[in-house]
Amino acid sequence: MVDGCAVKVVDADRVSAVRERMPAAEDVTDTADVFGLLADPNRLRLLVALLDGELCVCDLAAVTGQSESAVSHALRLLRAHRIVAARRSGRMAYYRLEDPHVRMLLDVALAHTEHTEAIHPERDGRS
Amino acid sequence: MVDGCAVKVVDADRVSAVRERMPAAEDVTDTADVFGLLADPNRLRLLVALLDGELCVCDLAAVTGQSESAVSHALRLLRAHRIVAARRSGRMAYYRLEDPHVRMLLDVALAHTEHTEAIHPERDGRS
DNA sequence: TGTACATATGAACACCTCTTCAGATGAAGG
DNA sequence: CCTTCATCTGAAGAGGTGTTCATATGTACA
Repeated sequence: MVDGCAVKVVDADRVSAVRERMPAAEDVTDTADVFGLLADPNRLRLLVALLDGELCVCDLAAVTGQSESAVSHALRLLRAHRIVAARRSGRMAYYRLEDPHVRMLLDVALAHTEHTEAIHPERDGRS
Repeated sequence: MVDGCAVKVVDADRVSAVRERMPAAEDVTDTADVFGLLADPNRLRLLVALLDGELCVCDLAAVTGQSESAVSHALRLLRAHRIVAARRSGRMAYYRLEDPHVRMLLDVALAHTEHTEAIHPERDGRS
């Protein structure tokens, strides 16, 4: 709860209040990591495809239009973070969305996809 | 609604069903972009700091422990995507969280920060 | 056992991202 | 005006990320 820097501060009260509410550094980076896993269109498509239930690798590749190698690499990453889990049956591997937290984020994000979304910064973001 | 590839498909019905539900390519990339903006710890800290109300650049730098230049660059990006908006008063610039959609994502993410979170892939993600 | 097939992996490469440094802009105040 | 200060910007470099290609693993089935 010590300070650390605070060279020039305008509203010192707000600053220390916000500092209080700020999650621990580790929590912030973990959350950023999760967002990072959702930040790739191909990975995002994989997860959206898994919202309704498990699918095998080749079907995931077909649905998302990626090479099976790319899908495998992506799933490996997601699996390493326990966002996705695999069930094996013979030579097939069926993947499912395992992390309810991520499912919730996807639901929120997709719900807004239909209505709003999309601001492509043409030049700048001034009013 | 045409096909396109589908070299090897196991469960053709599921595949086409999932294809139906899959959002348009543009929507997917837009959503991925939003997640990408939340995927950087420093940007995430900025946004979390702004959850409670507006702050000026130097206070944001103090709260999040970044250089003012880094903060300015980050805010520029967020501003370009209308996630954040600026109010100017003299030489100061006060930023606020403008996108309710992003606010919702942050709320969901932070709510889970306190309880669960964090899987650091030591080696792999197998069971 | 040997071939076919589904998936997994490693290495390498092109691309993007974030930070820093130096300097520009533009308002306030003497 | 000239300086100071808050913020903004551009260029450049280090590091990270995602794809592909080639190959490995391991299951099934003849």
